[in-house]
Amino acid sequence: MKIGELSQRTDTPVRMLRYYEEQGLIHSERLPNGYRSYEDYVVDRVRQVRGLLEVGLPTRIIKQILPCLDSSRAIYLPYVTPDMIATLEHERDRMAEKIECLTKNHRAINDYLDAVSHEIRAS
DNA sequence: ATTCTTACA
DNA sequence: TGTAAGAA
Repeated sequence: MKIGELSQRTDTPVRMLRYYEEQGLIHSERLPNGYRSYEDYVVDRVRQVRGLLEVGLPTRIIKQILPCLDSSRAIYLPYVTPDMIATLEHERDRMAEKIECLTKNHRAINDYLDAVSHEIRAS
């Protein structure tokens, strides 16, 4: 598929798609006319990258740990280094903090909504 | 009509 | 990240 379709399927700006490629996060081939051509798996790849980005991971870290997260459950020995483990543990803990924060605010909003609905019912 | 590269208020 | 320009 070409960049336009990938953009639609991943709800990602074409600009960002080219940027991710520049950062080595996704791969593409070239058509005879110079247009980028993507394999289907790139769709999931982009979604995963965006997910990591949303949690706040910088592209350089993503590029570094993506091979370890790739759906294939095989363990990549070249990446099992002390610093790789440290990086993964650090990001994992950061995510846990994010989840805590989200859970807390989710409850707050939910409780407020409940209070409002009860108030409406009472009035 | 689509995509490409480069550059920047 | 968005957007513009000029070319393919």
